[in-house]
Amino acid sequence: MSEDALDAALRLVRAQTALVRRFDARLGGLHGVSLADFTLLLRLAQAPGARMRRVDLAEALGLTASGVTRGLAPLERIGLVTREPDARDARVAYAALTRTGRRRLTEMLATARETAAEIFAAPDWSPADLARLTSLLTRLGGTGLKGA
Amino acid sequence: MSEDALDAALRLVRAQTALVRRFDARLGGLHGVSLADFTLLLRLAQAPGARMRRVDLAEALGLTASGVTRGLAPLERIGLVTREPDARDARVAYAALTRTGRRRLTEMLATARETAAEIFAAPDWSPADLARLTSLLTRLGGTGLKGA
DNA sequence: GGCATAAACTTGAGCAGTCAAGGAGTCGGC
DNA sequence: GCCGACTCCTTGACTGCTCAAGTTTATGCC
Repeated sequence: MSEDALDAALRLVRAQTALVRRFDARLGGLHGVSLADFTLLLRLAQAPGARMRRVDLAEALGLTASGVTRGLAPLERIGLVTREPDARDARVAYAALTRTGRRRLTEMLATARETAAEIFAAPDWSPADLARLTSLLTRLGGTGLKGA
Repeated sequence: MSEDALDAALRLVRAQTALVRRFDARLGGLHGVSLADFTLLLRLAQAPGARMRRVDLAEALGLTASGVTRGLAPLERIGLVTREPDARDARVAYAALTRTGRRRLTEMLATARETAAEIFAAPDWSPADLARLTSLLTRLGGTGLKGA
């Protein structure tokens, strides 16, 4: 029944806000970044050479190009990311992780993993539950950190 | 492994933004409201007497009190919701669905259900999948439209 | 070469939410 | 009956995104 589908969708939305709040609190408190900042850095780190075109970053994060510009700005200011031009195409400005960016990210990653582990902690969550959730979410078009 | 937990969390966040965009487009196009507006109205409709204290509404929606104030304002302006004082306690201002609000909501509800049905359509999604997803999300603290 | 079209990015305006502070009202202790 | 502490709600300042418009550069066609 479509009522159930709507219920699922609404629950998903609700679950997300709770989850984001939790990550933001942890990451903000310990490292001074938001979850959005963290995911951005993480994507960058996963790219070959730890650099990406802003357009591709937007696509990967599910943001608009302008969202990326705005999100990157403060990270550039605090030196976690730099802007690199493309030799071939003067239109593109790569965003690249700096050495400090990389270092800081590994610290954040530890925090993020802890937080995630707390959220999905036993006994409520078994590894099988987690796998099922991931697989269901993947069908929804979400691209996680392990690829499509 | 905590990497899997983080992956699940990130996928959930990503899935939500896609989902919200889809609902916003449909609801906005047909009824001029956002998904946030719609959920607000829906909660109201489910409350006894189709009215709630703003504080409780905030709690139910996972927002702050000020978020509710701001979200309610435009809905009051367009006459879907009214503000009602409490006879006993002058601090509380109920938000109540108007007659038009109720009528408009049933139209929106149809659209929302359709949209949800499309998102969770067969053959990708079986009713069992949907039930599993809902049950997993519920553990995450999300309160759906069918109660805790 | 020169021009139209398109791509990558930035910028201004606006919207939806947050937090922190404050106004107004209630309630328990005395 | 009054004071202090608490609750409900709103407001101002800010953040993080969106969309629409504009700039700059590349590319294909002739």
